[in-house]
Amino acid sequence: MNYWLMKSEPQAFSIADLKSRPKKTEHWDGVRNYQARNFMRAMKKGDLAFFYHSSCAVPGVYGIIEIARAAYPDPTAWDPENPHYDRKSTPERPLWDMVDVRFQREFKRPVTLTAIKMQAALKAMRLVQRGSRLSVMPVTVKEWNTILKMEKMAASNPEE
DNA sequence: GCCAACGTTGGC
DNA sequence: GCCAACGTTGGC
Repeated sequence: MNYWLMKSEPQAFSIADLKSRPKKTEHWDGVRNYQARNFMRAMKKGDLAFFYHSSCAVPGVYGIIEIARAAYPDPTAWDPENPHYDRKSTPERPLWDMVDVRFQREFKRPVTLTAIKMQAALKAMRLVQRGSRLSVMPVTVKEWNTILKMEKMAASNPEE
């Protein structure tokens, strides 16, 4: 099993949105970056991913989702009405893929980007590398467990 | 709203 | 194939 991190702008699609979907499942469409697409192609059903909220007041990891279906063609790429339309992709020759993700759980408190940056054990995490803008990226087992520990600490910390 | 970093496009 | 221009991402 592999671990991942997937970014979304919460105003467009948040973890609460995913939770409220039928079967708590949704397509992760709209990825238009080759590296991110290739990571999605490496995903297997049952893999877990952090749901990361970006471009918002408090960027960070807000919960955990599960890969419910491995990569398959993203039809929004050949819909001219879609903001992520790409004329290079056709139903005959799909260029972009998506996966299906299922809500697993939401953190009581997010593990914020600020906290991640302060955590020495996460110095090498792809997310915090200079200029890293990938919306889909792998997470090592160590990084995964470190963030889960941080989540527990944040949840038991009565700061407010 | 600003800006740095990055990916893509297109002229040559 | 180079590279400048442009668009996008995403933190601040």
